[in-house]
Amino acid sequence: MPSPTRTATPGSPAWWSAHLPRASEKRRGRPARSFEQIVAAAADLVDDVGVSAFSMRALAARLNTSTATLYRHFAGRDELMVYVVDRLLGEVRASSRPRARRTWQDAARERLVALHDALGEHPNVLPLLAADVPIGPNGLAIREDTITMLIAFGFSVGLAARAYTTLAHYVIGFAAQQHAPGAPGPRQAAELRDYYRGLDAERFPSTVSAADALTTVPLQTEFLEGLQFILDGIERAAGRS
Amino acid sequence: MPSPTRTATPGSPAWWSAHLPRASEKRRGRPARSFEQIVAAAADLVDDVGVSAFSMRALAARLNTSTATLYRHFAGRDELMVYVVDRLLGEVRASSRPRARRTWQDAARERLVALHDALGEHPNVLPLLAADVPIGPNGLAIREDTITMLIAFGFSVGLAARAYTTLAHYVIGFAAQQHAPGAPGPRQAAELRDYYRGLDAERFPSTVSAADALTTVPLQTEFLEGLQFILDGIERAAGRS
DNA sequence: ACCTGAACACCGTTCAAGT
DNA sequence: ACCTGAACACCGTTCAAGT
Repeated sequence: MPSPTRTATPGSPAWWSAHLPRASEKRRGRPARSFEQIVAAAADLVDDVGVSAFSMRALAARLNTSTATLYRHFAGRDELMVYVVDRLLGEVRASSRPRARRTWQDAARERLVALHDALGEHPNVLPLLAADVPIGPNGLAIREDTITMLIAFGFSVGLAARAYTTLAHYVIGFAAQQHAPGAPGPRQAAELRDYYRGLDAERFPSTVSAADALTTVPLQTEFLEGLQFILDGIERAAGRS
Repeated sequence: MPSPTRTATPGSPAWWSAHLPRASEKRRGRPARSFEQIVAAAADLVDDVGVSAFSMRALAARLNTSTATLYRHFAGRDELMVYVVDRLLGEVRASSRPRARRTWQDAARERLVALHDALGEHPNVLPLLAADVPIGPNGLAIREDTITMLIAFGFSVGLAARAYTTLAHYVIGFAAQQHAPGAPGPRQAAELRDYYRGLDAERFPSTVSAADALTTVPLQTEFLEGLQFILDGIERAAGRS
């Protein structure tokens, strides 16, 4: 009962095909509550201690149960992590209600900045998100909504799809890299700046002189600039077709 | 002797500050050979079995030694992985000798495509690369060379730094996401296409109709398109300043 | 001086045994 | 029917003991 298909790896298209009904439909009685409770507790635990320190034993302890009980609801740790990722994407959707915008760039920027911000709330989950194309129910919904928006602004289906893929790669890749070490606070930026400054000026002249520019641009600003580069590029591609 | 600073986390600026001499200078006698041999064997093992299946025990077995011997050369698994990443970046540098180009876009595109291609040769190392700004000797050299090139083409130091950061984020983030699941072959793309096609057309109309566009664009093409978006955006920013 | 077997304190996962 | 203690086969890391 825990898992209809034992063979498919959790998070893959084949796996989600078998699990979509389970995740989207309300499950009756106590099992459904357990399911959500466990995923919620797992998400909290990942937020608190990170992916590598997360353990089934620690999760069981938090829930005052045994690890064997967890395996009655989930095929294993990997499957549980897939649900943790989709839960995060569900939070992303809930936290941002995009309004109508005049231009596609404004509409796209609003959504992608909201996505980036929401991802930053759960830095410890980001490595999981970057490791696979998220195609759970909430990942699907975000993709669907954004592509629909682009088509409504006159994009061809093909360009809308390619634009979305590029933008999603950028946002997730950027967030995963920026929030990875732990705290992305200014302390780390200053540390990195001093490191660049202290390098051998003979071997690394450009890096030494660019030490400030490489480190003191606020993350949000850098993210917005890169995003604007991509939006402008897409605009150009849309104009040509 | 293994590690001058026990406190700094491997790969951080503080850690590299203490280890740069060690990594860049030729170390005398057998220890140097052991050091390189261990890193090379570790890189091979990660290539073969992936980051999560990599273990100090398996590495020791491959080298016909014991785990305790590994700890005489490295502070631990994390430190070893940092060297594996920098070794990959060393391979990237060795495999591409950029030639003189007429435009900055051509020069930048050549370098970043070469980086992307080289990263694709070691998909199992990519999760490690995405998790931290790579500031080891080879990461530094790649950053230095590219920023120097941009400055030579007339970029301000500031714009060169921001352009490099954005481009590096894009290439690494894209590669990490594309090569993550395992084999990125067309089989997986077809599986994902069928998954999108088979979704409920009422709830996901755009995704269903974009199923082909979302999955059948070759990875290399998609990468190049996104890269071009960013290059065009940077070009515009350069023109304005 | 250099190396290692064996230990310590953990993992993910499973299952016989309980209620 | 549901749950769990205890086990199995692993980890990363350390250290007393060997050569």
